[in-house]
Amino acid sequence: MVRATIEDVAEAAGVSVATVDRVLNGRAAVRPKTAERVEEAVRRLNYQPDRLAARLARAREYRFCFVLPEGSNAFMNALADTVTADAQRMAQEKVAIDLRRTDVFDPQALATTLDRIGTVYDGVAVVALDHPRVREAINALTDRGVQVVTLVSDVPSSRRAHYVGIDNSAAGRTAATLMGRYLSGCKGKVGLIAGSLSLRDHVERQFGFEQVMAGDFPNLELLPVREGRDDRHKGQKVAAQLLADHPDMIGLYNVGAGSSGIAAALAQAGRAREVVFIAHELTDDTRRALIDGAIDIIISQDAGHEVRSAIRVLMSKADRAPLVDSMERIRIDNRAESERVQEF
Amino acid sequence: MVRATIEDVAEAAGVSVATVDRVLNGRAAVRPKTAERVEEAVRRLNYQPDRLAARLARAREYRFCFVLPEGSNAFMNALADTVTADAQRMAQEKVAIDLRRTDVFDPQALATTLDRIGTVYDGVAVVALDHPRVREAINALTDRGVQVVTLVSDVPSSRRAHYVGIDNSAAGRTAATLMGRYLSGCKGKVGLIAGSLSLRDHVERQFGFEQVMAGDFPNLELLPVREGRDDRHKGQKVAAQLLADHPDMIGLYNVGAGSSGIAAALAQAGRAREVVFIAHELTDDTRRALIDGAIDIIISQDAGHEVRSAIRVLMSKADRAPLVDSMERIRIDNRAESERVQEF
DNA sequence: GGGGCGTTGATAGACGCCTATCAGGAATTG
DNA sequence: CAATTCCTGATAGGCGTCTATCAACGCCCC
Repeated sequence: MVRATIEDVAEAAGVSVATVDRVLNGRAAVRPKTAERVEEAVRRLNYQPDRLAARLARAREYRFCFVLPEGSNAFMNALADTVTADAQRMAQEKVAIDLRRTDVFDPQALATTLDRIGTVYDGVAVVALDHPRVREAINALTDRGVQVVTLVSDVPSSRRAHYVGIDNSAAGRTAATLMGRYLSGCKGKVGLIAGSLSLRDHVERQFGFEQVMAGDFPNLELLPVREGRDDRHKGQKVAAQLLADHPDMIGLYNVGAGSSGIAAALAQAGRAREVVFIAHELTDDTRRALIDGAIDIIISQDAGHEVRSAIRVLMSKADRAPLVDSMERIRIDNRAESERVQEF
Repeated sequence: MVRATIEDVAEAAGVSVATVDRVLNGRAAVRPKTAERVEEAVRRLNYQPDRLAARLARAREYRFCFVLPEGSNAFMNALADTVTADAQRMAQEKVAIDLRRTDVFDPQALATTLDRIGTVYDGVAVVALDHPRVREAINALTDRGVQVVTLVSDVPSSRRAHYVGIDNSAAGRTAATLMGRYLSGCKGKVGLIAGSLSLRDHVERQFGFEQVMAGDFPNLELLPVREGRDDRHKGQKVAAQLLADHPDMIGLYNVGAGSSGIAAALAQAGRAREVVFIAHELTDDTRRALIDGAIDIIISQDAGHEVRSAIRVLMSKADRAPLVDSMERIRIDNRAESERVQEF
């Protein structure tokens, strides 16, 4: 069985191809009765426009923009690198991708960046802050017909078209389970460091972590969260303070970035081996700390998969084509310390 | 900068498009000197044929075949389901995918199936046994110009074009690390069950597991492997025997399938909570066992990702196009017991 | 110098869809 | 009923490539 073409549909509906095209692409007014006939034929023949031919015919380029946090966050830099690489690859398929970087912790700056993006783009992927001003900017873009995809960290209350990233509360729960099992039989305190509490991914991880810790591991006392601002130096300070305050701390979960600073603090205090440290995102720094034994487990997400998924989603949305959900689910990628041999 | 077309190349080389086409697609004899001029122009303009247009023009269908183990192995059934689903999706892009199932543990049967496939297919993806007869069949296919991709379990000594699947020794090492950490401070025996020792993935997992266990966890004594044939009933028997033989067994790693039978044996012996059980592949059965607490960790791979990766690889190979390695790396997907909430 | 071969050019048609234009018929308005 | 406006059909041309065919040219050989 060969697939139906637009001409088959026209014939089946008893209209011309021009009319079918008008109905399908909303190009001009068509009498409701005629439109209905066309749609019926489309359904009956299970017609789906050939996306390859469509993209060939539409001379137009897709224009997408990725908005990522600036700064030294290694994972974000990896994301940015992937965006650049994929931009090059996709350029050959008529997809132009720009990359902008902005201050993460400043909702105003992020919102302004989004506001300024205007309507030159067909779609925007953004690592967003969950803040009213940002939400509003996302909604404004959506209203202007720009597809918005949240990346890594979601803004669920906005009208973004899709979220591309891992299930962060699941990640938090995993962290807690592993922490609990690594420390089974021990009694002591577990520290928690987050980058910022207006980053949704951090909040969700924290939530999942606390949920399981409280429910399953009463032997471990969870300390209140401290903010590390996703920064290596700040993280080191916060961790050092935490270690000084709690000589009986035996576990530490860093929900955000800046883990290498924390690892340094652990080493400096001579407690790297003693404290089970679970961190996020596999980067050169964290990998080194994993091999050295300062980090025990890294819970990671694949930047490449995420960027490509975001691009696929944006393209589907721009084409108004349905997307295959199972294809766009981003998996959590855990690393324990044995995996030092695995290249990445 | 717009990308170069075949006409640009023709002009640059001072020849006609027909000649460029002849050079590019080896359609007819071209004088070496002319061919060189064309190739030079191609290089200079960085010309790459538009794959969309090419596929549109080439009326031909790609024909691929997936050869999977038959039987009740839930993961293999999930793979088969994904193949069927993706076959439907890809049919709309001129890719026809057939699915054949054959006895896994019989290298002769598998080899015969491969032999019979003939040249109707452009590519074959196979969950293969690492056996001389199978290797030979893979090489024969390759020699006939059929691209062969090994799926899930590799045959490294063959001339297959690519392997799609996780790094199984890394998976084994992860299993060992988690086992060791879950049992830190304990002394006792750890059992090991494999499906078959001619399945490369099982062997590699076992290897990685033993490597780390021996090196890092001298407190745990590793028992010799037993074969479970990837079958629930056989697995249950083997596990029951193992439990009976070793009352001091505190850990169990099942390298292959049939984990639900093993979980049942653990439950029946009343030692489900006591023995740390690490299994592979997230399926309905193993998920239930994870929730019940019989299984402590599931190390998994995403069947959907693997099938789609295999299809992409086969298409690239058929087009003689380069493939993006990082895109085709399959990640290990671990699940600890806390993740019961996460849908999959 | 006619026949054959090897090489190249020119060009038409297809793949399936999009875009645009023009003309004619239908429906609506005053 | 005439003048609009609204719908619809027909069709041409294009997107970049592939496939196929035919003609033309140079060259070599007998």
